[in-house]
Order: sequence, then structure tokens, then C-alpha cells
Amino acid sequence: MALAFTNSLTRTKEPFVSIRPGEVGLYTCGPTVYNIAHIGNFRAYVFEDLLKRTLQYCGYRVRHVMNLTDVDDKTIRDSRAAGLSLDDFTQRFKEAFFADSKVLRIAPADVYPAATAHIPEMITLIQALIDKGIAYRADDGSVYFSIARWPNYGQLVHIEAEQMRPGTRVSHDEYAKESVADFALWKSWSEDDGDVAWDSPWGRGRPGWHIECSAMSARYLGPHFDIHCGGVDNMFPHHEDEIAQSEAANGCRFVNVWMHCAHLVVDGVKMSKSLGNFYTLRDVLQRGWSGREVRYVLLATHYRQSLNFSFRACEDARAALQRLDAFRERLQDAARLPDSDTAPAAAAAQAAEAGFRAALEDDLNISAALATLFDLVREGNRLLDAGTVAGAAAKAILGTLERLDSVLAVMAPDEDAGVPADIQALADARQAARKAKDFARADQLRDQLAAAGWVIEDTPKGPRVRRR
RNA sequence: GGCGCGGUAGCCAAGUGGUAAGGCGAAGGUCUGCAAAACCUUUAUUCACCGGUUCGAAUCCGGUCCGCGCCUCCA
Repeated sequence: MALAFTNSLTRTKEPFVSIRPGEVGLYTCGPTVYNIAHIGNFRAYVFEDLLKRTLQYCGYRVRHVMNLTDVDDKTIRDSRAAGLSLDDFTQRFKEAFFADSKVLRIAPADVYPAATAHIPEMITLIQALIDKGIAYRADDGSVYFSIARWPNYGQLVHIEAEQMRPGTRVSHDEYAKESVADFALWKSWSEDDGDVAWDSPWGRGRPGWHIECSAMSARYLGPHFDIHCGGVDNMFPHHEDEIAQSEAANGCRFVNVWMHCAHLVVDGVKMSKSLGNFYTLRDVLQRGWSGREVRYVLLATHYRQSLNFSFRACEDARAALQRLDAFRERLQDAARLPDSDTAPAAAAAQAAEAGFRAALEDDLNISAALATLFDLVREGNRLLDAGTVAGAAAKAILGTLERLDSVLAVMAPDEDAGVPADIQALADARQAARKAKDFARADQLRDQLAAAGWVIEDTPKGPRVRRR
């Protein structure tokens, strides 16, 4: 089975063939840095991370570009409200984004181009569209892309311009357009923009939203590249417009494969501040969930399926991960023993690896991939119980787990915050009581620990205290 | 009006023609001073509903019901 992805352009699953053998150019729409990204945003980034790691697992070298939208209506509006320069304002949210990405173990992109650092590229692109007669400068000084002059428009969302119903969000200041469906490439300066403006052949102003991705993807990946991702909500108009701009300006196909992930919902409904179900990663961490637990929740649902986030799902993830942890600990202990027969362990490990790879190659079927992982856990535990996994056999399974984790990135536990001194003192007192066979006293201390939110486990190496 | 997505066990979730993966939970067992943790076993005659095609359908076709998303700057 070879790699295959569902292409939003054709809406079918297609074999994946890279433009250059062994290499993939990947562009993923990044954050608009006007606030802290929420877990719905990170659902998309985790999906893209899974895609990238899968490509790498399958042997591709991936060149990954993720843009940072640091100039748009919202960044301008909110930076002015905060009394900060645009750069100072967006810088904080860029840093927050990188920090949160790291917590979620998202592998960094190769390049994070910022829109404000690529204005000349955008101007060049817009000029090319004007020169070709596809874009026009309106009376208000803005430049628009004319959909009437680009018959290929609509290939991604499969719509006809006539069928578009003017939405309620059409802004009043865009009356200068020839057609409601036309979209801005360059927006002339208005008072609301304050000091945010660049010079251009059409006067002072700032770029439209879509143009940055066309300009920056071409700069870092070329005019024609392999895969472009984002959330479904970006299909229209953002990606549709990108295609129009890029193909009209460059005269070649823009992207071979478009991949879009479905929305994250919370308890079955869209996340929104007014419903009180709006969470940033930080909100979730504050409730005691770790980065990898959240990553697992975001990862474990297939990307084209809407993901229902809930704290119940976090609990399930924690339990599943603890089971993986326990399995790896058992294997690490067994690896120090003299070698056993390696055949059964090797067979289980190979079966898991083959199944895992086949599942991910099939349009990132993460559920099937995780199923093969847990099949290996069960089979491995059985073999450990039977004493047929020791030494090299245990190391073989650990090696497989490590390779699977190069894609999943969920196996290494998060940093433990440690045990407070007073809690440890209670645990020590309980152990002393147990030694003295004063079990009533020991149980009473255990209850005290439980009331404080800690559980105690008596292992062969002594008692271990753990938060619950 | 247009374009889409989805309804599979208590919960989450694969499977798109060959007779229901996996995770969580629950129940039983092993271990333990008792627990906890861990491990093992069990846990859907059935895939929203009604017809149809087929030797055979959760999977294909027609219809019905229900939930959700997008239609100009929300991942």
C-alpha cells in the first residue's frame, strides 16, 4: 500500500506522488497573531504535524512552511486598542504560539514567514495580476481580483459565482468593487489603520489577507508545490482565492494536494466565548491536563472527522497513555535481563510496525494506527507474562515503539512537578506504620493523602506517590 | 437556495461488498496486609429508520428522520 491522501480539490482519495522524488513541499496556514490560539486552532496544527511526521516516517524529506499573519483587521484593531505598535503587539502572540506548539510537541516548521516581512513579494505578485488584466485598482485606491476575468475560479469549493449569496459579513467599505465576489489584494489606507501602512504603486495601504500565502509559499516552496493544509473553514474564501491569485499570476498549477481538517467542537457544539466552552491550551493545562494528554486527544480523531473535545476525552487519553507508560517500563526492566527467544517479540513488533505504517499511509488513518499500537501492547504484555520477552527481545519492541513515536510523539511523559514535602511526609509516615504492621494507621494516612488528591502505589521498589 | 460532513456498544472511534478493529469505562480473575497500579479474560447476532440490488450490505442504490459546518478575511 502506498501513501494516499484525500484531496479537497477532487474530493477523492488519491495516491500521493511528490513533484520531486523523495521531497515534499508543505505549506500550512498558520495563526493570525492577535490573541492566544485556542485548542481548535491547535487541532489543525496537530493534524498537520501528524501529516508531516508521517511523510518523514515514509522516507520523505519535508520542507515545511507555516505563515504568521501579523497584519490584518484584527491585529491592527487590537494593537491600537492596546496602545502598542503592531510589531510589539503581535510579537507577544508569536511567542505564545511557539511556546504552546512546543507543549503540544509540534515539530517546528522550517520557515515561519511573517506577512509584514514579505510586503515587496506581495506587491510584485499584485502587479503581475494587474499587468495581466485580472486585477484592477478601484476608485478607493484598493486593488481587487476580478473573478469575472478568471473563469477557473471556484475549483476548490465547486461554486459558481452567480450562486454565491452575499453574506452578512460583506464590509461596507468594499462598495468600490466591481462585483461582490471580488476580493481585495491591496487595501488602501484608512484612518482605522493608524500608522500601519506601506507604500505601493497604488498608494499607501496594506495587503489583503489571501495574498500573503500566495506570495510566501511561492518564495519558499516555488509556484507549484505538493501539499497545502488548513482548517475546512479556510477553504472558502481563503484557499479558493489563493489558488486564483497564484495560478493567474504564475500561469501554472499552484498546489497538487489540498488537505483540510474538520472543526473541533466542545461537547458537541462549536466553541464560542459566549457559550463558555472556549478553551485555549493554557486553560486546559491549568485544569491539570498535560501537553501530551491534550496532544493525544487532538491526534486520536481522524482529521476529516469533527473532533469532540471534552474533559472526559482527556481522562480517556490519560488512561491510555498511562497504559503505554506501564508497558514501556515493563519492557525497560525486561531489557536488562538475559536474552530470551526473540522470535515471538520480533514477530509482534514487525506486525505492529507494518500495520501502523499501512494505516497512516491510508489517508492518516490514526484510529487504525493506534489500534495496531495497542495490539502490540496487549501481545507484548502477554509475552512478558509468559517470560518470553527479555533482553534483546524487549529491546526490539522498545525500538518499534520508538519508531512509532517518531510519528505520534506521545510516549515520553511530561515533566513531573514533583511531590510536595508535606505529602511525602505523609507517605513516609504511612510506610513506617506499614512496617510496624499498624495497618489501621497506614490506611488512615492513605485516606488523608487521597483527600489531598494523591494516590499511593506500593511497588516492589517501595511506595510511589502520584497525583490524581 | 448552493456546497459539504456525520448518525456503529455506557462514552470515544475504525471498518465503504464477505460476515463488527482499537481506546476508555464496566464485570470477573491474578497480584496485595487491604488497596492502588499493572497484567489477563469477558463486554455490539449487530451498524438511525424503511425499502431495493446481491449468494452475501454497516458498507452499493432509492427514500425518510436526526445532528452539524460553510457560503468574503474563524484552524
